[in-house]
Amino acid sequence: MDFYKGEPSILLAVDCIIFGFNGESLEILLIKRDLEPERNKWSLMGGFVKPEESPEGAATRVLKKLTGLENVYMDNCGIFGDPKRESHRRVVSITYFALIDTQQYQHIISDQYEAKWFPLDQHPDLIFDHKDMIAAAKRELRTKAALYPILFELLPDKFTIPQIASLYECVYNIQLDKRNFSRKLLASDLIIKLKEKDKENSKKGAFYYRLNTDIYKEKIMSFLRYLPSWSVENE
Amino acid sequence: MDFYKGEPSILLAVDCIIFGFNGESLEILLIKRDLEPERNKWSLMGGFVKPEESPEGAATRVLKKLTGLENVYMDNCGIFGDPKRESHRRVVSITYFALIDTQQYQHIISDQYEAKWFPLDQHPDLIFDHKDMIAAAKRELRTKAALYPILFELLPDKFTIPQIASLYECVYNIQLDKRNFSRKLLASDLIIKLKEKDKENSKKGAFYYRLNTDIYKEKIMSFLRYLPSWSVENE
DNA sequence: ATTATTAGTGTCAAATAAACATTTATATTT
DNA sequence: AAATATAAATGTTTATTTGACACTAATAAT
Repeated sequence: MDFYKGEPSILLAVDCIIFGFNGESLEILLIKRDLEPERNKWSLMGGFVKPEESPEGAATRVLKKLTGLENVYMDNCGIFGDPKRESHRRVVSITYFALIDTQQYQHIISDQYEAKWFPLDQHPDLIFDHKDMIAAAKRELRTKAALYPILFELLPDKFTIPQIASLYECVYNIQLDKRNFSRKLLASDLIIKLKEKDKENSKKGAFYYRLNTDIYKEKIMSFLRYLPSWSVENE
Repeated sequence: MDFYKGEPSILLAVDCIIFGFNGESLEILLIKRDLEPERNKWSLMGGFVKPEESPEGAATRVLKKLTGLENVYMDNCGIFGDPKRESHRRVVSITYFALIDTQQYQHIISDQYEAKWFPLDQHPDLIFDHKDMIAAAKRELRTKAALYPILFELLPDKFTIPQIASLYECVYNIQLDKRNFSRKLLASDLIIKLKEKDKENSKKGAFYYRLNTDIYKEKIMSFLRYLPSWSVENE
C-alpha cells in the first residue's frame, strides 16, 4: 500500500554546533564546506539525514566523520526550516550542539575536511543561516547548563575546581566568586576529590576532581543552584 | 543548477500536543485520525510540512485548522525520527506543544474532525509514537514553565491567584502553600490586580488579575522562583 | 445572627546566598 | 635557607529568601 501519495518530500539535514573549551575561552569547530553550493566557505559541519537513520543518528555520524569521536554529548538546539533559507533548494535543517573535551580531540581523523577552532564570538562569516544557528545553540547551552551539569562534558575526566569555575564564567560571561562557587559545588557531592594535583597552572596546585556519576544522574536538575540566580535571568 | 542531486528526500510532518486547563486538571486535545493508515484511531493533530511553509508554520496552520485559533503559544518539544516509527513509510515528525485557553476554544470550527479533550494521564491508546510525544511534551512543559511564566497562556486574560496556583499544582503534581505562592507571585509585579472579583468559585470571591506584559517580557526568566526549588528537581 | 468556606495578610525561624577575610601550599627569588 | 609571590582552599559574617504556620477578612448559605 502506498500511503501519503502526493505529499511533498523535503531534504532534511543536520548541522552540528561543536563547542570546545580551551581553558581560556569557548570555541566552535568550523569547516570549509566541501560541496556546492557555497563550496569552500566556512560552515558548520552537517549532512543529510539518510533513509535508514534518525536525525540524531545523522548528527552523530557527521560528528564522528569530522572528529573521530563517539559517545559525545549532543542535544537538539533548533530547527531551521524557513523555505528560503537556502536559495537553491528547500532544505530543513535540525541543529545539534555537541560538547567535546578538546584534549580528546587530538587530530582530525578525516583529512577530507579543512577544520578549525574559532573563538565563539569571533567566527568568520558563515553560509546560509549558520550564524543564527550558533546564536541559538549558545542560548540553548546557557539554559540547559543552568538546569543540568552538562558543562562537565567540556572538561577532561580529571578537572580542577578553578577550571570548572572559569568555564562557567565563559559560558555566562560573568565573574564568579570562586570561594562561594567552590563551596556550593562541593556541597552537592557532584565531584569527588582525587589525590593528585594539577601543578601546571599555579604554584600551590589545585586538586583534581572527577564526576560522581551517580549524583550526576540523580541530582541533575538541582544544579541550577551552582549559579547565582541573576546570571540565569540575563539574556 | 541542480544541487544535492541524489540526496534522499523525506516526508516531514508536524504533530501538535495541545494542552488545555479546565480549572481542575490538565487536558490534551486529540482527534480521530482522518487518513490512512490507522484511520479512525486516536491521534495527535498533525500534518505534513508543505514546500512553502516552515515546520513552525505548518504547526500553526494545523492548529488553526482544528481549533480556529491563531496567535497561540507554541513551542518545539521534540523530533521523532526513528526510521521505523511508522511501519509503512519513513516520516520524520517535529512536535510542538500548544497552550490554549479553553475558554476561547468554544467550538471546533472545522467539523471535519472528531476531536475530544482527554485528561492528560488518561488518554486512549494512540497511533505510532504519539504516546512518547505527549510524554516528551509534558517534560518540556515542566522545564520551560520552571524558567518562563508560560502557564499564563493556559488561562483567560483575567484570572485569579487561586487559579494560577492550582494550575501549577497540576503541572508539577505538587501541593503548594498558597500563601507563600501568592506572596512570591505578587512580589514579582508580574500580575496586576483588577477591581473585579470572581465569585464563581468561593464565597469570599477572589480578585481577578491580569498579566503585566512588560514585566512578563523583562523578568521572564526569574520566574523560576515562584516554584519551590525542589519541585524542579523531581522528574 | 451564625456558620462555613476560601481569600488574603502577617509572623518567625531556618536555610541559603553573597560579601568579605584568612590561612595554606609551593615554586620562585633573594 | 629564608623570604616572597601566587593562587588554592577554608572560614566568617551578614543579608536575603524560603518555608511553615497563624490569623484576619469577606461573603454565601443556614
